[in-house]
Amino acid sequence: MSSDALATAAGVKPTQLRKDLTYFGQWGTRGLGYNVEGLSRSISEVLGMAKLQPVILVGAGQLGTALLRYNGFTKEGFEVVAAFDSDAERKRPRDIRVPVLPMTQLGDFVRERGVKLAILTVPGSAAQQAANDLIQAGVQAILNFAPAVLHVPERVVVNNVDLAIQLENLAYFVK
Amino acid sequence: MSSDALATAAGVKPTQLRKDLTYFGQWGTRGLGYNVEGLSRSISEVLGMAKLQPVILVGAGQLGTALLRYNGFTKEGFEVVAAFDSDAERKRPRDIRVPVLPMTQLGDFVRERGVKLAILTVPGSAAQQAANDLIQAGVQAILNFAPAVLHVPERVVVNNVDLAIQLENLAYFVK
DNA sequence: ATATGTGAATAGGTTCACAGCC
DNA sequence: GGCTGTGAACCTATTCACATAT
Repeated sequence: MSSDALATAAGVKPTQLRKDLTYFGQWGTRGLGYNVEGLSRSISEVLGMAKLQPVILVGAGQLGTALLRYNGFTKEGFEVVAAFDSDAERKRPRDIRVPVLPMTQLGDFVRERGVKLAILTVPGSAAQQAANDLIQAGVQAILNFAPAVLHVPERVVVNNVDLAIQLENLAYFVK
Repeated sequence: MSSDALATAAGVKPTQLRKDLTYFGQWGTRGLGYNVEGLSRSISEVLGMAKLQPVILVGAGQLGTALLRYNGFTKEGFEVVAAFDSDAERKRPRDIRVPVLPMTQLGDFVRERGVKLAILTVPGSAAQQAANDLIQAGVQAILNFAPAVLHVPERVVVNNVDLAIQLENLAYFVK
């Protein structure tokens, strides 16, 4: 398949796609294009997704439980292995399979299972403290849904997903 | 308050904050800093958030209903006024106040209420069709949670929030 | 003939350094 | 003296143009 076809599918320009791919190697054949199967496998490896990544979720409130139900992650090589909440006993929908544990168990769990990724869905006011706990335990990357700026050491990576900001961004463009 | 203090709170550098603000005007006082209240109001106006924006949600599945419960939007000047689903009658948690209507009513609703913003939480396979319906009805901006590349006319703005991609992004950085 | 890989050109965004105002 | 506003310098990312490989 040509970079042109792949780019159309991905919603980018062909040159962009080629340039990006070459940062990690040469996976195409000149005059022919890319072998989709091989390319797909190579990308998975580069992205560190070859093996199933265990993920924990902190903050099993509205948004948190919604994400626990959502299984779009599994398909992409992630498995939410446990959730943590300051009120682990609160009644929650029974169709949630992931165990909800008290925050006190977070440290041991992360260390024992070697968890490196965490999803943070606590209220903004609790976010920094929760992040500290996660980092202390050894988590290396946080997907933060809380509306708060997290201050973390250099080695820890944070990705912010603020839904309100996303809407504000759009609101600016509508007339 | 100084740009330095504001920048620390926002997690950016002071010069960045000042440069960004001046794209829309001069809101500070040299030697003094910014008036927080006035600045806040000005930004709201520039972003088009001065008045409550009605928003609709399309796709009341797991993620969709979770977002309906989430009220982080209201606080930022948005109100989800209705949800639409191909199966509007399906049983849903009763604590959801927003009416869930059938897709057939989407066009009329959008036109009557003058809705400009939509949140799209349908499965990837249904996303393009749903987007077409929205645009047809007059929606100008879409916050897309579906894992799909939407093809839309120039005048329509799309913001993609792909949770799996966010995690992949982080996975690349953990070792 | 066709499509990749890539140096060069261009565009876009961030940081610096300091003039201007309080 | 203190802090904003901003042109210039710098850095990063995208696009172009074409040499290179099948």
